[in-house]
Amino acid sequence: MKKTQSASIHDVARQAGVSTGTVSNVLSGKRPVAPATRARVEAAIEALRYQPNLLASALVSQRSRVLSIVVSELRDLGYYGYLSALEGIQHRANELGYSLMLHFVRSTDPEGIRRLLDTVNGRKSDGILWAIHESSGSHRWVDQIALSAYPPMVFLNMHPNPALDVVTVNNVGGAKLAVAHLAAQGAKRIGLVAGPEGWWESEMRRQGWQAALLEAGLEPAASLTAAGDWSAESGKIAMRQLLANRPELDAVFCSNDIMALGALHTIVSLGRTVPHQILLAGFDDTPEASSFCPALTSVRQDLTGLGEAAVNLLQERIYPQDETGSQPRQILIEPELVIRDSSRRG
Amino acid sequence: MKKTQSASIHDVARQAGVSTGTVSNVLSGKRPVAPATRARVEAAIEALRYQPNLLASALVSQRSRVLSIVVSELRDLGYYGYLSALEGIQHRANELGYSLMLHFVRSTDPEGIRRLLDTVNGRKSDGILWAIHESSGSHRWVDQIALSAYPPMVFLNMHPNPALDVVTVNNVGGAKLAVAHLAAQGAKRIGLVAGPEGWWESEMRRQGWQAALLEAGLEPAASLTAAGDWSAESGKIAMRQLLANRPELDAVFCSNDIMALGALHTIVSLGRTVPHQILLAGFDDTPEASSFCPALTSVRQDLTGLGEAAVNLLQERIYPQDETGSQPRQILIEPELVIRDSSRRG
DNA sequence: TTGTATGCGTTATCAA
DNA sequence: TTGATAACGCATACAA
Repeated sequence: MKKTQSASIHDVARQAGVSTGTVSNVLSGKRPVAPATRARVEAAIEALRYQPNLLASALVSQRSRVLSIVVSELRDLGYYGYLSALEGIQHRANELGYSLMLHFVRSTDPEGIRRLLDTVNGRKSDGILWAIHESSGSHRWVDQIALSAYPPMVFLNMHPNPALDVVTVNNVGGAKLAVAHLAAQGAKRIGLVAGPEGWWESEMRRQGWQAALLEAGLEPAASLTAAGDWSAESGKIAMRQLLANRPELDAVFCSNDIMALGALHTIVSLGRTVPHQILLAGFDDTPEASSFCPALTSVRQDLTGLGEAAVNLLQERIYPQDETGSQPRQILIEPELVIRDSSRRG
Repeated sequence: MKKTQSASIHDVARQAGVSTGTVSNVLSGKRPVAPATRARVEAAIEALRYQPNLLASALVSQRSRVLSIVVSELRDLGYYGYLSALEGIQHRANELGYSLMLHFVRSTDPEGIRRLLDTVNGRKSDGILWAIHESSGSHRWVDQIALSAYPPMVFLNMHPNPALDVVTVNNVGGAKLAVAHLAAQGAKRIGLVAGPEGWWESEMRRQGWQAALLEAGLEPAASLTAAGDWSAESGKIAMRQLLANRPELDAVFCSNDIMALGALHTIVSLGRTVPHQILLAGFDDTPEASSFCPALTSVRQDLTGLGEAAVNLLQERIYPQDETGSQPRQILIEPELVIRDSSRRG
């Protein structure tokens, strides 16, 4: 008594008058099949609209052809360009014949992580892409959980860790690029609208700001900085605070474009102008940056490339080619500066 | 000879000195188990860190506890608030114990769709959430493909179709709300920056604009409209065109916030001011809208709620409660207007 | 309350 | 080149 709707490999075999093994061979191409029988089998497949059950296939072959992407809140995707990374992941995964599962982390304590990893494991993903921003303690579990019990894992945009496979943007370098440019335009008091405290990306971009100031012979005073939470609203507030502390500010680097939008709002509403009185630069180079008033100078990161690189690395872990290549790898993506009106002295 | 790393139900059974059936009963709770044996089994599960293989479970139970989300390009997610819908989907799906798969459509011709549906089907998803914007021909396949051959399907944000399960925002109503508000502020020449031609959402918002104009006794002339492609850059261009055609414009409704940002850019760069000379309103109420200069009046849609409603409906299709409820349902989400400075006459 | 046996739809091993 | 047959890990009807 059959319960399933769709045709199984048995149905095809019966219809074609061959064994299931032969049908399997026709589909996989792993073993030779006589042209005549192949034709019969293909006709049967067509006639029955047969679609292999990938679950059963995965069960026996121990390969699900599924990759799991682990993210935290979805808002992250929208805000920080994880979406572009996802685009790269999707593209490359599709080329390699993988489907994608999406998993959401609620708590980053080891117990929560373990629960998540267990469900991912239960689904038998072939590999895991860890696409969660690193903030205080969020990645501490990697030292406490035996990763070997789970499928291969590649981490996106976290602090390079020699024990892990990591694909990351050079955030320090990117921020330095932007701030050095502001200094080169003649700015002497360059403020920083930082991201939230504890976030790795915030910290790196702050370091880039600091390094660029020092190299330009300027002092990275704490009063030149204010932190937001990546949102436009927080950018408004941070900028207000900055201008209250240091009214003589002549340039500001914002740790992302969205906060730069808020900062712009505050600057204008306080009667100042960009770029004539204050130069402005952001980070991310979102598609909208060129439509800000004025168009925003920003740091572009090739996140699509980052996503693709992550999948490539994962693929190498799933199907190791070579004993020598088995060392964890840290891949660094170099960002570039896109200069627009917001940082060009009239 | 075992190949798998992780413990199977057999290992647990052996360790606890019971049969696999009993272990299964402990986990599912479908049949009574003596407290003593239950304790032994649970100890064994704990000791072996046993995690059920959901693939095998799905294979035999014909239920994978997986929902598939079908989207087109990822950019869509970022632009049109699909991300918020995804948030709702994710939340509700998680509550119901589903994992999520993400599938990407490349071509919307029937053959491409069929290929996609076949892989979704091969993965044995329990249900499908069709989250692709409706544009010219993109949904034509629903009449040509037998949906009954696939798992239950719920469509997000498409034209209500009495034969399908659809969850949709009232786009006409939302646009009407915004434009009626502009008219109530005294605007007499209200322009429209429309979305790309052929898109259902563009068309609905245009209809809302038109209806509101007529109700206000104004004429919805074609020269009052220009179309963009949802991007900020296209908003800039459309606005330029609009002001060239009709320099006397005193208000503009943009079909999304991103284009409104571009429109704002053009208006300001041409030396006009918002709201004093031109009133402006958008659609989507993105988080950034309140940080535009000036803050943007916009139409808010409860997309999270939309996502949750979609999952609820899907769940009902997967586990039908009642014969009577089996008619296709069209759920309409009502948007609301958020009034900010861009539409308030000083 | 528990154990045994069968099947879910594949792939893979071994003979033929 | 092909056909039986045995897993894969689990759920369930049936027997005990």
